[in-house]
Amino acid sequence: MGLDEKIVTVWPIAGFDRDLHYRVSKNMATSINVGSVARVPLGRRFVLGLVTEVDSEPDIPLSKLKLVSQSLYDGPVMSRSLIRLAKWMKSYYGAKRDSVLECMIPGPVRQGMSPKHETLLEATRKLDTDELAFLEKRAPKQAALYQFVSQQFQPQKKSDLLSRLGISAAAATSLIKKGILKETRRSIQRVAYDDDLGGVEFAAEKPLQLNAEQSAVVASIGKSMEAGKYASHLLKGVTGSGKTEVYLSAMEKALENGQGVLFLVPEVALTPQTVGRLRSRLARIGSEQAVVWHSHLSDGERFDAWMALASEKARVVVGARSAVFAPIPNLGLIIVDEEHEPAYKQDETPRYHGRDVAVYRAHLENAVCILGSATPSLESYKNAQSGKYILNTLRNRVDDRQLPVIHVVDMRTEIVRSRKPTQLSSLLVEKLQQRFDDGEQSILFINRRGFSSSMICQECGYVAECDHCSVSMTYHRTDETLKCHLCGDEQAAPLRCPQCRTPKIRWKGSGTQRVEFAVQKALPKARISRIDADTMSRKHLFRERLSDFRTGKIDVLVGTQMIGKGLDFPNVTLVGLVDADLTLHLPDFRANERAFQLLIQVSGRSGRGELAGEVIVQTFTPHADPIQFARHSDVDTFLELESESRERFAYPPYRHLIRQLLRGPNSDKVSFFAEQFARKAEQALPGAIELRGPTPCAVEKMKDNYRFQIWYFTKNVTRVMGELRSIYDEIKWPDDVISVFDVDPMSLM
DNA sequence: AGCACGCCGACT
DNA sequence: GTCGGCGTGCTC
Repeated sequence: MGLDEKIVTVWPIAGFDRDLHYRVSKNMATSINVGSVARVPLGRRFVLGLVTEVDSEPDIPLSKLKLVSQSLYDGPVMSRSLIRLAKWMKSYYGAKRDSVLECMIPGPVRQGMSPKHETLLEATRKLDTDELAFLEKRAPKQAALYQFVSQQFQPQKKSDLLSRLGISAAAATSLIKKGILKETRRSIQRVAYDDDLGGVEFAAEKPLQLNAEQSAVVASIGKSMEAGKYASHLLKGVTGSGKTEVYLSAMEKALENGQGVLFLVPEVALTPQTVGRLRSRLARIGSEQAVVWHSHLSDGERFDAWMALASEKARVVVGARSAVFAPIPNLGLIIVDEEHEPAYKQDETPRYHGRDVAVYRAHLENAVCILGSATPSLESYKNAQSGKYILNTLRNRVDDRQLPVIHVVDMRTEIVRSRKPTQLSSLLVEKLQQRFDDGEQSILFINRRGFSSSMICQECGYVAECDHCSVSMTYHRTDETLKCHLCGDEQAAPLRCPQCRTPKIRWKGSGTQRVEFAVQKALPKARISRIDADTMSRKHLFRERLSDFRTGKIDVLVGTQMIGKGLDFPNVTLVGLVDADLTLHLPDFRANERAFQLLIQVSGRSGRGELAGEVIVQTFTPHADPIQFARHSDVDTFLELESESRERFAYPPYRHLIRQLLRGPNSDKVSFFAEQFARKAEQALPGAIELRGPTPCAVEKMKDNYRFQIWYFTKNVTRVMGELRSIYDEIKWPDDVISVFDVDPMSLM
């Protein structure tokens, strides 16, 4: 081999965390570059890997290096900065290399566009008792595996089974050889749902004239873009203030500069809508291809979209969380719409936050990032205050739509007056009636179903009432208690009706069902429809209902928050929060904000622009801070209040939870090392971490292993993870104790 | 993740 | 003795 020979570093996609080095033959030298996907020999098989470096210095003798056997695809699949992003993800979120690659590169690309397969296991025949006993004696692991598989109704994923039962692949293999289990390969083909609601797209967007406020914001963002350096802008603008126009202007600018654009939205449901809105505008600039990216794409679509970007045929991506990793050439602008949405956080490892990754990616690419929201997350708000982000504010609504009138109804007096448990206040009923008479529509929001209800016996009608107040008590399912909202009295919930002894006292129906029933009773002629997790299980039904509502076939829509996801209902002039306490008592005010946004958005489109819509907030605690917020719908006040109370409790708006999981066969040994580690960490990082555990009760037995968890909370992951790793290296770990880190970004809790 | 190697207990 | 289960270690 000549000295000029190319040596590359490869990340194998094969389940272990190590750099491997390979030689590249002369005739392949041009096709193997940083970001290429290569097939390489590994042991006695071949695997695919990502080329992360060229001309690298291997740490083993050159003579041991093997040759790269094939280069897949014509060009690189990932850019240099995406690879840097991958390395950052790995260390920042403490994830394994494979899982980083898995979430960054779509399956079909990672696996060389062979259709995606998964291996399933199922039992082919039932073993009789003799055979089973024999197996249990001879091969307990196989017996356990068989037992589990035979109890399943459907074939199960092999890798899941083995890892969950803690059994090695050898057991499965021999059961297959014996003909007891069968292995099937199935290609996973996800169906992209065709969106017939796409017709709701806005008509061709004309280039609007920006108002003074918008122009100022556009200028501010434009200045950052011209600088050609990284900058993040927090765009805080009430709903209807024209954030989208600002985004579009910035996008046009980036495209004119020949740069690519990444547009993130929190929900899959929003992508078709957004794309529709963008397409017509983008058409003006040129034949820019906007690519849609979300988890409902089929493998083929996904592959095509990825390759179109990687080969620079497309430069704009609109998509959900995972679109942050799109291989956009020359990325100049990243927009994160509805920046505060929790949907940006992934709840599997790597538990990354799409918004954070977007900001970091912008930093790596020297791009500008815009975080937009009517109700920014506290952490972004703080970053804007401290100067880390540039704050741009849109205070005025584009048109002169009125803000809705917000009524707060005290349900305590309501109940005292009516002397029985009530779902709907008289004000709400009155307003509903009025809307129905005028041919307008109403929405009633219920908080998560089944959480709260009165205890009513379905047989004899007995209602659990408070001994002191003669008001019905509220059933709290979480701790199985009855609570009085008036005096705060609390008692254990009865299992049987105290009057007739039937167990049917437990309320079976969900909160939404009960409200639907109540509305039907109050407005017998109204057409009412319900949307909640039950109806949601059938996707088409859900879409149908929304579509019916939009076209006016339904008068009152009762549902959980899933109704409010950025959809437009032109004829809605009343929104009721039936039991606001459930969410308003949480520190997250956004659940209700969604209801307000929906109404604000909708009130001006009702054709009676002079009349603002109305919001009715029913509550048992009208004095609570969040209710006050609801009354004023004032985001700034709320953010200030929230900031203050967090400071009072020394509770940062944003921090990371680092989970350290220790595993080993010996309980004492595991807890000894856990404690040793935790002590050292606490000493090395005084004040930088908040340590939870180790406590003796934290040890749990899992199969033949003992597990021990240590939690560290920190504001500064990068530093803390670095320190923890060096502490990790200092400790002489016994072979049988394994320690794993997992980083979880946490915002509002 | 796979795959080989090697130890060890069980049984023709 | 030999066979199969199951733990261990390695892969440029």
